Amino acid sequence: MDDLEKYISKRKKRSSEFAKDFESGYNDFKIGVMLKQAREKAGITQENLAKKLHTRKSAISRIENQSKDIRLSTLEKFAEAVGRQIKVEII
Amino acid sequence: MDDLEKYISKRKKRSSEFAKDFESGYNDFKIGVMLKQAREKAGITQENLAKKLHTRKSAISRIENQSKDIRLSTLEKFAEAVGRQIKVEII
DNA sequence: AGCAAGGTTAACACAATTGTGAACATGAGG
DNA sequence: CCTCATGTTCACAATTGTGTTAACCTTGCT
Repeated sequence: MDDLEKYISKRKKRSSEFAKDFESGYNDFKIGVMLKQAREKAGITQENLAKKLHTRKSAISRIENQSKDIRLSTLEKFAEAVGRQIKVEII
Repeated sequence: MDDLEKYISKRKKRSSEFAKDFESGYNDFKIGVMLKQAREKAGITQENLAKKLHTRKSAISRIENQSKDIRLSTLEKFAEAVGRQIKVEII
């Protein structure tokens, strides 16, 4: 939450699908993509997010890239740290 | 998926909020309530559900009552076994 | 070239969920 | 009363997510 403004503008320049939305039914390993996009949209680095969550950037990268399953609590903490919220439905 | 018909009718007689819906943002330990209601609405016993998921009825009861956290994969398997589907959004 | 920031991956330890079996409680029905 | 079906809770084993550290890669900047 420090030098995020310039980070957003930098990202916007070369990220074509930056305004994408994430409202969809996802499962398993696609969750990581949602979370990564949410983090990038918030303009937060993995390291800053890791500090907010009292963990390390490697854990963030693992969740975003190679995590096939995740706990609901982790999902919620991650979302909250990037200024979002999790919504779970049984449809 | 055997003697469920009579079970449904039995349930309907004394369950007042049987037609309740579950579309809401829930977190942590409220998930168990959603899952329990979804199972009862499907007219499936914990034991039958356990067989579908290759586990035991004690595990089902634990999830529905005293689970404060749960894996996304467990959530999805549970929902699918009661004929529903999980939808996760980042709002 | 060197350096720093951001990100990825691997290995290990730890903590938490989940599997499993047993015991117990309750209500329906014979 | 007894039995069966359903559900709850406990304890322990097993599986798996997460924390942590370290090494490596790329890109941008001086």
